[in-house]
Parts: sequence; structure tokens; C-alpha cells
Amino acid sequence: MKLAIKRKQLNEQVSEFTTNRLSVYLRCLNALGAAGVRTVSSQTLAQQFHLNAAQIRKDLAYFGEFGVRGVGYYVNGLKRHLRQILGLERKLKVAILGAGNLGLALADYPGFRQEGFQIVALFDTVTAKVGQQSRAGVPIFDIKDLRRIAAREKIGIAVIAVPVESAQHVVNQVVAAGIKAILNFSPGTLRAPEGVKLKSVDLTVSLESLSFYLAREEE
Amino acid sequence: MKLAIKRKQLNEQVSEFTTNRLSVYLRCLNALGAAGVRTVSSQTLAQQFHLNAAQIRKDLAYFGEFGVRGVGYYVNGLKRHLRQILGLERKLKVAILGAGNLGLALADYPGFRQEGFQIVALFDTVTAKVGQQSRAGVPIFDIKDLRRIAAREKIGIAVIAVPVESAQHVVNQVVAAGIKAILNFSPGTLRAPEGVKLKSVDLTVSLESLSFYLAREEE
DNA sequence: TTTTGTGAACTAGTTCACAGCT
DNA sequence: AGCTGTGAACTAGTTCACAAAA
Repeated sequence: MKLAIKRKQLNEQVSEFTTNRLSVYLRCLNALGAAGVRTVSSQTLAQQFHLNAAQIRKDLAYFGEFGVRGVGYYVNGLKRHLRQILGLERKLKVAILGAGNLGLALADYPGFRQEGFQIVALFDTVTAKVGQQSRAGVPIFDIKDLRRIAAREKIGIAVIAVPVESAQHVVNQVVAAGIKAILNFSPGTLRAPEGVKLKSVDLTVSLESLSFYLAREEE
Repeated sequence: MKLAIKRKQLNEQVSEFTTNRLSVYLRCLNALGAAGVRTVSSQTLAQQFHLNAAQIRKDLAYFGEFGVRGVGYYVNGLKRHLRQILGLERKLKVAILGAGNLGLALADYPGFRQEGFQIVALFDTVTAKVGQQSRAGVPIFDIKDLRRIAAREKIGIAVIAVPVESAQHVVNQVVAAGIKAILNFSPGTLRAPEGVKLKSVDLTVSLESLSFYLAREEE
């Protein structure tokens, strides 16, 4: 069974653990490619991050037979495949909701631009901010114009960087604007309807998990 | 078996899934407490986030018998227990490495202060920044002074907000300064020795996972 | 010989279901 | 009657181990 992208079963759900690892592999391949490496084995890749080689082979084999037995994976070929699987060949446009400290920092975060994301707009309710722009030049719009600008710019992803109080309300507006993927940085649980993917990064939870670790160690 | 904090087996490792949920429970209890609610059942808690009630009971029961059969959990009592388990009763001091956009935004992030963390210092190598401070007043020090200040201030957690290139080097300095818990925002894999807890938040991976979702939906 | 792709075995995490308190 | 705490059943995720291909 050889296909550009195989899907073992159309309805089978790929685990988020797997897709997150694909991103990590891609980054590693970019580094290897830049260093002039042509082929890489699952074994070698596994050593880089503390991962099992079978894990990597399974993750990749899920989407197709990208490897060559006895050789490994061609770095450039696999890079292309991963880009395609992750939907990175088209430049995805991103809007950031909330032009506070965090929103502005995220708007200019170089890591986002790197792999083909394009931060096209910031949105805020504070009228003094509207019309301004981030240091790197991302314009700030009134959140009232979200729907119009999202449609015009074909925004694919919204990043939520507003205070907890307004987070759910902003998510509702994002959903109403037809955006189907949301990265949330506000703490607490948010609701999004079926068909909209909501991924949360909870900074407080992360810190508290470290606090827990320290508390245990000290016993 | 009733103990303030029971540990089923001393050497048993608590899953990170569990500890992350404890943070989420705590936040929910804070809200309930503020709303004047006295007791809450696992069932009610489970409805808030889309979680199973047995999951919540297991998570809590792992650390002690905090509930009352027929009643549920006393909000204030459970709050205290969770704070103790997560090590939040003492104010943990945090240093942020890298006074760029992201570092400065994190330094002033209100969510960190909320649950008792104290951001006491920013560190950078750029001499022009040293001596300045963040908008909220967190002072910026030279990274050369990390070891001295970490010891003096008893810094418990380091947050890495420097570019990828210097991330591993900065982690090494943090480890050398005797800090045992690190929250890393730089992309890529970092190494920390045994006994140092390294937790990474990878913004690029998060965005790419959304991109993957969008790519699948469109098929 | 080397290294993939993958079924089988294993390990970890979640949910069920119910005995046992209050 | 109501709700916890928990063994048992189940589900998901990882690792092993080996046949098959280059």
C-alpha cells in the first residue's frame, strides 16, 4: 500500500500525542537538512529526544511508507511529507485576540513565523490601542471588526490572549467569525462548539506542576 | 487510613495528568469558594470541565480521604489540601531568563502572581537592559549574577524565554545556580540532569497541531 | 547487513460499578 | 438517599521483537 498520504481508516482519529511528535520530528529534520545530512534512521532520531525508535516508525508509518529499509528516511523527502501532513505548505493566517503584554509578545514571536504561520492581526476592545501596531508591525484592530477582517484575510487560527473574564465571550466571537481553530492562553475552561478545535496552554497549571514537583522532592 | 496527606507508596510516581488536573480543580474551588458554595460533589465538579466524576475522586483519593460520603467535598477544606499538595502554601520565587518580548510579558503576567508565585527577577545578557525593569517593576539583572541572586533570593523556579540558540546554555547556567525546576518556552529539546524537573511549553508545536486539525477537516 | 513496518505484549490512564459510610 | 473510595474492566499509548525489503 503506497500512497502519498495513506489513511488507514478515514474515520480513525490520530492521537494528539502523535501529531505533537510529528512537529518535533519536522523541527529536527530541518536542523539535519541544514547540516547537510541526507538520510536518517529512526534510531538516530530517537536518540535526539529521549524517545523509542519504534514509536517514531509507528508515527510515520501511520501516514505512509516514507522509509527505505536498510537506509532510513530521506531527510528532505520526509520533511516535505511532514509539512504536507501538518498542513504547512499553505501559509496559515493567524489573528491574536488581546493586545496586552502577552498578545503583543506572541504577535512578534519569531517561532510562529518560522514554520510558515503569518500573524496578520491583533484585536482589542481598548480604543486607544486600535490603529496602533506591535513593534514588528502587526496592526491592532477593534474586535468589532473581527468577523469582517477574518473573512477578508481568511484567518485560519485565533490565539486567545485576553484576561479570564472576557475569554469565553471572545471565543464566542471568534467562533461566530467562522474561525475553526483556537489556541487559548487564558486560564480556566472554555467551551467551543463541535467542529471547532480548541487547544489550551495553561501557564498557571504548568507552574503549579513544577511547584508540586519541588514540594515532593523536599519531603 | 486517615492522614493529612497519605502516600500510597512513597516511591510511586504520580502522573503528570493527575497533577495538572489538581491545578484545575483548585482553580475551580477558588471560584466556588468566592461564590459562597460550601460543599461540592465530584459529579458537580466533573460537569464543569468535561471530565468523569470517578476520575476526580481517584485523583483526590490518591492523596487522602478528603470527601464525606453522602455530602461531597468541603470547598474550603479541599482548597487547603490541594494548596498543600501542590506546594502553594509557601510563596515560590520565580526568575525569568530572557528579557525579550516574551520574558517581559511573562514577568508581568497576572496569572502567575495569582496563586502565590512571586516573579522576583529577569535576567538577560544585553547590558543595555540590565538595570532596567519590566512595566510592573520586575528588575532585570545580568545573567552573570544568576548564581548569586538565585542563592540570595532562594529562587525555586526558572522560566526560559530566550532564543533557541542560547536555550541549552542558559539551562546549564540555571542548573549550575542550583535551581531544580524549569519551565521552558523555547522550542526544541533541552537536556537537564537527573533531579532537575524540566517542563516545556512549545508554542510552535501547539500551533502546528491546530494546523494539522484544519488540514484534516478540509479533506 | 541494516533498518523499516507492524502484530503482539505490555504499560499507563480512564471509566464502570458497587460496597460502605454518613 | 446520596456520595465517596476503590477494585475490576476497559481503552489508549508505548515498547518489543521479528519478518520482509533494500
